Amino acid sequence: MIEHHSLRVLQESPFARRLWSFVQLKEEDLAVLSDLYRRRRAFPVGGEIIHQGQIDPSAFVLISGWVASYRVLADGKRQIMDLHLPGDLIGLRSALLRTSDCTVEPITPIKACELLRSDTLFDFTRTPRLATALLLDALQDQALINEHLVDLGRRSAGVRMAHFLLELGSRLRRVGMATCAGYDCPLSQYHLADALGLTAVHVNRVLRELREAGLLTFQRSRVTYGNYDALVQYAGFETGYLDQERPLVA
Amino acid sequence: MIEHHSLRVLQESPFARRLWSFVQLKEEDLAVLSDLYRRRRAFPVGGEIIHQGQIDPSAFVLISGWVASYRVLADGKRQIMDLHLPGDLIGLRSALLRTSDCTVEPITPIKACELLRSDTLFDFTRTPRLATALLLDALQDQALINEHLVDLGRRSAGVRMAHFLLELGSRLRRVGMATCAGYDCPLSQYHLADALGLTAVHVNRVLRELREAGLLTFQRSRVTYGNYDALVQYAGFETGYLDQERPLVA
DNA sequence: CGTAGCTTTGATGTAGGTCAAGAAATGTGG
DNA sequence: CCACATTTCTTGACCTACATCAAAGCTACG
Repeated sequence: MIEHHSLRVLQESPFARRLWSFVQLKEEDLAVLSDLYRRRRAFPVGGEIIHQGQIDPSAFVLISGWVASYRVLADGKRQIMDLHLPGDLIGLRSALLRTSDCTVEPITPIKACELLRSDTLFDFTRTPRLATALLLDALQDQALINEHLVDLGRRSAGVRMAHFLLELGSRLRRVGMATCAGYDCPLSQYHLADALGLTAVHVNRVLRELREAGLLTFQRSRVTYGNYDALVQYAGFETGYLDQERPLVA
Repeated sequence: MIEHHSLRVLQESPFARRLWSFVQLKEEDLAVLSDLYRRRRAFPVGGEIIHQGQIDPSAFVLISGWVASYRVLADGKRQIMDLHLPGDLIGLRSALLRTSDCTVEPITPIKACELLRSDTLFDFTRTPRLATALLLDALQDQALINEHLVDLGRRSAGVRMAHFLLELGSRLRRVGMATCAGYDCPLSQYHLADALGLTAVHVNRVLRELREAGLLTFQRSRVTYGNYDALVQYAGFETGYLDQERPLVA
């Protein structure tokens, strides 16, 4: 009975699958994960899930839709730190460190399950395997942010854009939301600008250049690769940091 | 006996103290930490501790000296992801994910203790409190990198520099290497440039401007605050993300 | 079917990059 | 303690990638 239960979580939850890929979870761990899914919530576009500065925010596992977490500066400028896709764990840092350094907001209508501090998941001494898996998940998140850092620090606008869209494509493919031809992308050019440290105007020009170079088209909320190999080459894109083949800990 | 042992670790190791601040560690945890310090190594400037792309690198706890971890791009450009100061855990991601996405290199001669995969510290099911502490440490690291991301994406060169040097000062003060007057800083202007996504030439100009504005002096490997309050104001510097007051998990 | 948010484009401005060259520091061997 | 080499710093002249400002055409949705 319990075993059947567990299998279903792995089938239905990309989040559980990801943790599983890090650590060989046991029945009881899967049961804990499975429990989480009973507290689902829906959020519309325009609201906020977590607010910058909020004390003791919840964490969430994103079930469907796209989410952005961003920081707003004193002068009104905005920097998108990260985009979250289905299966992603959102706000673990804010939840455990008990205050949020950024705002988290749906880009599309979303469904997510809320993780409360009282959840067994966070009772780490009782769920050491889950704690380990969360650690590894957080570390892989770091790899993503690191890549973003390199984007902002040392890549030109064109390369930055190409790299960013390729990375998004890879992440989406992992959860079955993209094919090798392209993917649907609800981001506005303002979103891209705020993620890439550019201006919306410049984003537009860069996208045109990529299109005219036959590398990639972003129109009508759809990203279509022109010449994938050339694009990868142009962007200097390496997938290594996205795939985790051989987790270390047992 | 063991208790005496444990207390010594807390006294002598800023790393142990940090983990302790996250999670109420027990005797056995401290013993594990204490054990680590038996395998110390020294590294000179000019070598590499971990190499970009390396498989199965070790992690390290930095005992003394400064370390930079950076990424080198195909065109030779360099982006420093993070600086590591005494007490910092280095390369946890690389070690657990089993491949390094960046090079780690001493800026000054350093001493560090190497953490091997076989160390009890990494046997997370046996040391759940340490696993939790490591998770929290990793999450706080994320906060730092996030701040760096905002620097690169949305702050002007001047503000970026001010913010970065203030942050360094705070981190150094935590381990007793800075006062409210300033601190010794072995970074060259090339280092600053590669950390901040700028050119060494421009770094020089920015430093001059900060000096002429009476905000801060960086000369002869020494950072001296001019007007600390004005500097904090100019940089929009908030210390929140650095201090962890009330850890969540028991 | 109007209005608010996106996208596109042009003209112009500027922060920061590039190139170059001399001055300080710093280190090294004698 | 000094000559010499090497790295680092500093400054000037000039350039370019991206920002800013402005305005017109889309899209979509109430």
